[in-house]
Amino acid sequence: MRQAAVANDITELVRTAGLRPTRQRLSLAGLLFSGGGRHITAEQLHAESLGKGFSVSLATVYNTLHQFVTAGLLRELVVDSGRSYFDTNVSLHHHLFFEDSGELRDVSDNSVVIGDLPALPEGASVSRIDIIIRVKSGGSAD
Amino acid sequence: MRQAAVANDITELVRTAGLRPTRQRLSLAGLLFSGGGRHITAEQLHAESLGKGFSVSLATVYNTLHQFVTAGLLRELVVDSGRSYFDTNVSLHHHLFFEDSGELRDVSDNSVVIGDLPALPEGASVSRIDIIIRVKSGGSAD
DNA sequence: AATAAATTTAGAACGATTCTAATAAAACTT
DNA sequence: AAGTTTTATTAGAATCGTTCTAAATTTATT
Repeated sequence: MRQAAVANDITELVRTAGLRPTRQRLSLAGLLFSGGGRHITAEQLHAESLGKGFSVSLATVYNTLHQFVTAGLLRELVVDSGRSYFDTNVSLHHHLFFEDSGELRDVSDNSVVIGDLPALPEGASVSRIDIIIRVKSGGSAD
Repeated sequence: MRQAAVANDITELVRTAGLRPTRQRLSLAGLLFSGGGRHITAEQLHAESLGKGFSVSLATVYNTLHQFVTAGLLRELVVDSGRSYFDTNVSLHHHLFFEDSGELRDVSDNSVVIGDLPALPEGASVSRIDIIIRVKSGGSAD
């Protein structure tokens, strides 16, 4: 059974993250991880969940997204001041951001080379490098 | 007179941006552009202005910052969701962001090489590339 | 089944930013 | 320089995304 197998994978995923597999975490994880890579905001995910008949509060969506980030299941993107995007692709990569539509697209890491970094203060270390290529488009859909 | 010369430069700057040289725009521009490069938030600039005896409303600080961005006098940085920084250095460069303190530091553009970009949709063009090197400073507090 | 622990929830609270509409200042006309 | 028009400033309300609170519910453990 395919469907059951997917459900089990999701349950396993949530459990492995150290979280109880509650109804709302499972349905949110299902929405996030059952398709391909996604870039989504809390509000979008909330709406999507309600739209599919999985009722969840917005607070739980936020809680869950942050728990998934902490567990390494999601990466939080800062692209637009005043709105957070969550990326289901946690491998090393960067982003193309379409300013008009708000759409995000992945860019492979090997398109970019970082040369000499300035010396960091004692004990400091790079936690992440974010590269956002901002695109202004005449027409964003391809 | 040195001081008068600076004041004239600031007036000229504001005028060239197509803006009337009002008292509040001149004092804000003075704070922003009279020292070296700065990375500042609206609230910080507002506090600084009041602290020096230049009364301005927060709304005017926001208006002015956005007008300066539009005029190319400032660059807006998105580093932290929920807070905007404004950078007085509008030349091509990138940033080091200290996650603990919120401090920003410039990184010269030639530390970074961007290789092949993915093909952009028809008519789309790159408006800017933002590179943020996030630093966690475990150092001092141990 | 009872108890303990973790989770969800609605709604209040929050911080940053934008809006509103009234007042004030700057630029233009005469 | 007075009057008129245009633009800017303001205080405070409104809005947005997000976080907090404390009570109710669900999940895990005994």
